[in-house]
Amino acid sequence: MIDQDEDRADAFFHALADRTRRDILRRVLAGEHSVTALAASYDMSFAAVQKHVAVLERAGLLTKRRSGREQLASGDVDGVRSVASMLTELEDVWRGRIDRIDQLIQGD
Amino acid sequence: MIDQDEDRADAFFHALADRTRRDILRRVLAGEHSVTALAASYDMSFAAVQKHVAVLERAGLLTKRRSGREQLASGDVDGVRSVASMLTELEDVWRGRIDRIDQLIQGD
DNA sequence: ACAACCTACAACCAAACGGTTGTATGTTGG
DNA sequence: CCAACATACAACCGTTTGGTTGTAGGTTGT
Repeated sequence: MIDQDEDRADAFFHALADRTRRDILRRVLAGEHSVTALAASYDMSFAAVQKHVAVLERAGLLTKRRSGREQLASGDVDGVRSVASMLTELEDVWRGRIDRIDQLIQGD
Repeated sequence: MIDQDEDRADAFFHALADRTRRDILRRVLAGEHSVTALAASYDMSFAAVQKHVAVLERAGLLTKRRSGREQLASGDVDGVRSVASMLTELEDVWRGRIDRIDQLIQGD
């Protein structure tokens, strides 16, 4: 199933397409935070923030670990890197186009 | 207005969060294509593809130029790069965390 | 001139999204 | 033990998204 990758890309970019989720990701990349601690930072219900955390987790951009009654969220830098590499691949496609144009100019 | 940047990021990631749009972006990064030519590649109506192209254009990932009755779409690699640099900034946040942990281990 | 073509956009619809409140479950400290 | 806390999740609701069809305007070739 090749479009497994496309599913992953959908989840990645969708997760990043919301400013609250990007902000949460910044915080948990900087250090561990409980869901409650994160929720305190935003002007929305706990449940809303918890859902955002769940979206980031399903996308593979964040992991959680239990510590007593708290769930500590931590950013997954490998996830971020793999999104970045998708964009690099897009840039490579573009580079291929430039190479082709160069060949054309040089009359092949 | 600082959240102008956040608006841009919303548009970028949203535009990339759809596999048809990512595929269109790949094609137009590789070379110019008319909207009709793009539409022929997908199992959906012309109007649907035209809307996808419009989303990419609004996000600044694609530009169009008129050529006779055709509208030729071309990928904007600078747009792609600026998305990539947002992710690099996220990675920098993570690096800051690691630096802090290192300081902790070294006892100051 | 005009028929064929390329594009844009409005109106509509089902599904997904981002938020809410309410309920249930597990964990801790006194 | 039990009250307070931390989390998860279901049900609901208005808005946005991704698709459709239909209509209209600009461009081309004959």
